[in-house]
Amino acid sequence: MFLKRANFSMSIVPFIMNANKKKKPSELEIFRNFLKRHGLRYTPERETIIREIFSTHEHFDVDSLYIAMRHKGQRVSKASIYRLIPLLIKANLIEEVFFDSGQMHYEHIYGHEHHCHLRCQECRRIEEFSDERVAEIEKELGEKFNYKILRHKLEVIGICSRCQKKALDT
Amino acid sequence: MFLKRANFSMSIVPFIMNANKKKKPSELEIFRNFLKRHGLRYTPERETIIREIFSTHEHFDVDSLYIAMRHKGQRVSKASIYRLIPLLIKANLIEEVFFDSGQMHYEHIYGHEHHCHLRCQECRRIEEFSDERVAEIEKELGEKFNYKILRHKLEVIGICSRCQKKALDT
DNA sequence: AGGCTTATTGACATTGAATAACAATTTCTT
DNA sequence: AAGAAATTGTTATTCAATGTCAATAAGCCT
Repeated sequence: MFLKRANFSMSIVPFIMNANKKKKPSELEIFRNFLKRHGLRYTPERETIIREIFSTHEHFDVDSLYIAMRHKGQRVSKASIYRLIPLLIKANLIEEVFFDSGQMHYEHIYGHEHHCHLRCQECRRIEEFSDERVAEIEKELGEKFNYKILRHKLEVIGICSRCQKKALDT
Repeated sequence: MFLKRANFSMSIVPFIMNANKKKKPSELEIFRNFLKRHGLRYTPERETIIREIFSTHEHFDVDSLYIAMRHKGQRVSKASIYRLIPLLIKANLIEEVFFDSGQMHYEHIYGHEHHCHLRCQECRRIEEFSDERVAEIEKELGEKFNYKILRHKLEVIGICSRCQKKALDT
């Protein structure tokens, strides 16, 4: 019984779903579209930066992104990165995640489930998590205060197990 | 029955509670104590700044606090404010609440239930709320990732009803 | 109370992220 | 292919936040 159902869902259902869904467009396609809608231009510099950002699913800040690109021999000016970021945010491809050590940190969100961050105050390690309760809270807040909710940021700050142990040693 | 209970809880219980509880110390008392424990000094400048911060239950940033104090004829240098803030944070009297428009914003937390913020992206209006589900999430996270949880920040961002209406007019 | 140690202050200088200005270049439309 | 306008990198600028330092003052000790 269970096997049959599992079998069914693993073979027929995806087929049906695919029949109704278009292929998911890439970040670059999304962004080209965004640029066109806003009368902006697609340039090699922008493409290079976007490819770098989306080559991993890591948090980044402008400076480390710039350094990483230089190490790979890809030369774009920092100004171009700074100028691109607000566009990527407007296009819903990245978002600010937190401000730490004097600079804003971002991550890409397109194609990833929204998640929140648990951060270690000592070593700055980051764990990602998601919890459907936050979405509930969001929804209730929107109704209560008459807001159109756009997004949320939940940061939980603590001390990771390693740093707790370290603290004991000293 | 219900009336009697209500009556009881409104007369005897607070009396008992008061008998076991000391008067809640003021922010200044807390801070003096903190300074003493750390071999630091209590100065008129620090007192002035703290009085200003705790005179209202408002969010603040260094610049507007400085301006407000100057308008009242209280002259302390900005440097002293910047130097005081980390101490107030360590003493658990204030905390960072969000980074916006290029500067960090703080609020005082001593004597206030922890709460989170719903912010309007357009007019920067802020609503405060609290929800016990966040505490639950926190607790579960600590257990799951083996973190000692210190605090959390939940920011919900949206468009308030006024700004939604404004958007329709244009 | 007075003296001594050392934290604190304010003024000024510095850092560093983020933004602005601008001339040269490139994209994209017609 | 040409022209309008956006984009680029360079350079300069802004501004929050921090560091430096000499003068001052808090707080401890006798």
